[in-house]
Amino acid sequence: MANLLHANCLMCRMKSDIFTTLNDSELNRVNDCRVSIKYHQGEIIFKQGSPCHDFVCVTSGLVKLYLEGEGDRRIIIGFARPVDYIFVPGAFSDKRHHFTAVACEESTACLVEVDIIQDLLKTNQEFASSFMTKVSEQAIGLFEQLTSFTQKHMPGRMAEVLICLSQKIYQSNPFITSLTRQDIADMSGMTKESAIRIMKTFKDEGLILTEGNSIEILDFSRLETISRNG
Amino acid sequence: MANLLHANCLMCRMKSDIFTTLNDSELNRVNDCRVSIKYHQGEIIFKQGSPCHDFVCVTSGLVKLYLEGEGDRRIIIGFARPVDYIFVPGAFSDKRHHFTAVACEESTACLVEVDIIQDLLKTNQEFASSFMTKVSEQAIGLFEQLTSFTQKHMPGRMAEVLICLSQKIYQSNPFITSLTRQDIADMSGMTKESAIRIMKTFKDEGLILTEGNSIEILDFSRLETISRNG
DNA sequence: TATTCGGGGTGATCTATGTCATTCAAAAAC
DNA sequence: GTTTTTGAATGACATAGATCACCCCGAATA
Repeated sequence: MANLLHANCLMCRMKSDIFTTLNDSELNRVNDCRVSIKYHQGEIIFKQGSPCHDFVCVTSGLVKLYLEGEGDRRIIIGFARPVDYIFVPGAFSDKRHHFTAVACEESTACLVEVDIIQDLLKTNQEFASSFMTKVSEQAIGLFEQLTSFTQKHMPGRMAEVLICLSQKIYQSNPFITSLTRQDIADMSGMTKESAIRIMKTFKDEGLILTEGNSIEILDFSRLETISRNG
Repeated sequence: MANLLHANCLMCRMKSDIFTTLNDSELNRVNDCRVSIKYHQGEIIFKQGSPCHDFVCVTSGLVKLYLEGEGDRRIIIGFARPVDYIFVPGAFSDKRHHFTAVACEESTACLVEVDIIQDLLKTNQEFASSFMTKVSEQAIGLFEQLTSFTQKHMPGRMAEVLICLSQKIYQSNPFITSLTRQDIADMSGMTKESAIRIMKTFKDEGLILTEGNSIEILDFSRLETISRNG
């Protein structure tokens, strides 16, 4: 299943932003231990609790990142799209993954040994600096998710998720999604049944239009109001 | 109100772990722009949304860090105790504070310009590395809080908070706390009334003993079971 | 001394949301 | 071409937990 995407990192036009801070010799070091892997829909890239050996950079498709709680309940904390690398906090503390990454659709990713990346962080300040920014933004995102989940009601959370899908993840409206209703529920901290119900009320009120995997936002500003007022 | 604690950073036996990675000249640079401030109970050290100019290191007392949502609701995401520095993710992205820091009791803190710290991160790899570890651990803590808040019921969350207070924050049992019931509620994602109610049931069941600001855990293992089973 | 005020504590409601059970359609498997 | 599986959709019901309204008490304040 392993499948080379590009001859090497130097030529790669798919490389993540932070790699632009690396010089040729540094890129070659990365390239030497890089493998490109193709994942089918639903396949696990790494699993919460397992040791983290590799740094993952998504080059095609869509990958969901989620926390696994007791009894099958999941919380989606984010997605990785081309070209995002996945920041794994465990790499800097207990060498374990603290969330699971799964391909939502046919996806490819480059894997690089974490040791190499950590070496580069030590020698290349610019690289380290853009890394810190990424990490910080992830933390800020978690703050917002925590506030939203504990303080907003279901319609507010759902409105937020729909806006996020259209603006950030798919960057189009309408958008065709490979996410299930369960995934949307996991993004908004509710059960699948509740997610479907809220989406139906939104549909009945003319806020959105859904047809299978296609979702269109009809009244953006009203949806934003709902998202703000919880 | 400003009040010098120590002549300078070199002599300071109160300095945070990460500063042990700095040499004398680096410590002097930190010292040159360092101010030590004394805060009274309830005083704000920095406020969510405000620009972040300073790196804060708590040298005495207890500081709570919380997210402010709509309508007065708060979520305590952590505490800073001697000698902790407060990681401010905004320093690496939008230069804004994303949570508020308030002294729970009489506290002192050293403030250092963020620019100095960011310079040091660029020049001292060891310093940067221990910084990354700290950031990562904060992210992992947020994952746990998010899972707990969305998946556990009130008794589970309260049990968790009580154990955390005794083991991590005060490291004693019984412990005398300067936190109000509202603070405990903000830590466990519930209203003050609910927090009081749950604590009463714990008291009635012989799990804990409370008297004013003193809390004692009587049955640790049963509390842990409750915390694990939600 | 009288009074205000902040925090702790309690009970009576109300409701947002989870749970469970069931149907339906489409896709996949045999 | 049946049969099985999977996800979407919907209704009935139960309940965890918020909200509101109130009391009590000690400390600060007038």
